[in-house]
Amino acid sequence: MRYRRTDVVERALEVLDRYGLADLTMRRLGAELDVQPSALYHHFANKQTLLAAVADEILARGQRPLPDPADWEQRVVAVCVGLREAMLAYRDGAEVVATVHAFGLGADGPTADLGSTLRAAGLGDSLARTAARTLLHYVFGHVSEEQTHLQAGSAGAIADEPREESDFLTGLALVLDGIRLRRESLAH
Amino acid sequence: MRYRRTDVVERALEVLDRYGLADLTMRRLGAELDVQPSALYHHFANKQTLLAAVADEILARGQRPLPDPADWEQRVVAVCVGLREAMLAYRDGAEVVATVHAFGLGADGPTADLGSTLRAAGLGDSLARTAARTLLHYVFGHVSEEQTHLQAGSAGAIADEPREESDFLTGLALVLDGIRLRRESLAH
DNA sequence: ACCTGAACACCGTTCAAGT
DNA sequence: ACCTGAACACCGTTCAAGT
Repeated sequence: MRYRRTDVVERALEVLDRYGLADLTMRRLGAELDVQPSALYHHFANKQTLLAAVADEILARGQRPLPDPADWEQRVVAVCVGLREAMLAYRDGAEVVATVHAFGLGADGPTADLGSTLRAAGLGDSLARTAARTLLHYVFGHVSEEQTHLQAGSAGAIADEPREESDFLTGLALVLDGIRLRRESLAH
Repeated sequence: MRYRRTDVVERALEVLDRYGLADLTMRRLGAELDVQPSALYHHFANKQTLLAAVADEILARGQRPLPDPADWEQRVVAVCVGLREAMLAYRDGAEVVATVHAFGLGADGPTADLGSTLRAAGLGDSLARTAARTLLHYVFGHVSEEQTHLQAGSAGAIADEPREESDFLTGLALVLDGIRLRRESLAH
């Protein structure tokens, strides 16, 4: 069989979701595609690049149209909630996206969304950037932890998801309150 | 030579700081101590446990006495700034501490400090926990990113540290503002 | 363009046996 | 108590060669 870049990413997503990030190896993925591991290097320069493509695909698949920009706070919440749900949709999704982001590769859609929303809210370039990064760090950190514990509790994990979501929203509201306060003191 | 647990941690810290987390392998550490890799398993059940001990040691060495608890906000800032400095003191320190924390092993001193400070500020158990976790996620996320870029710029990295610190404090102030607002609305 | 086959230089971990 | 030596079951990546 002969594959294209997107076929490899598709299969990588399946391996990730079924066996987890630790088992998403070049050799394992090659075996899954009935191909030598070295064949993957025709499609990706290295594993990091493959992982970046996987992260981008996780976010792309979780994409949902943003609501009307009536309220900048609602918009920020929508972006963060959407980001959380996209990452939760795949096993170890948060770790993959966070790692790739930390490495500086791809997956800059959310950063751009948050940044432009905050600038549109009148936050000033430097503060908007800092606020966007603060929000992202919170989201990545919270969801990574959440997902780790979710998987530790394995099977009956659907039960306590509401508690985790309200926890997520509480922390998010904390950061958002801080941003609003700064915004008001700027506009006053 | 015969070593004790603390000797191994000490040497692991040196290897970490000189060669980075990627090169802190059981085999490499064994070689550094002139010992078979298998000998390390007499001191630690596995690599995770060793890494947890390393993380704890990084935090312990960065420990500085907290200022008088006159102001709960100043106390929170002191804990977070201290945490940042402790992690920055070792190459890849933030990644080590964050990883160990995500895994649920050791390094719960900061969580406890923040939690008790926030409860003492009158925040209520559940909100105090959420706020402490939010702060920690921010600190880990920011410092990890900061340290990655610091090391990417390698040599002349001392130059732009002030900018990074003020950036860190700005984001921290954002979260802190959110916490203060919630606290005031509770006490009102 | 996409893949094979073989190799290089590594990993973490286990376990019987030694002192 | 602490370590050796050997093994098991893996890694990511490179590269000449094939179709």
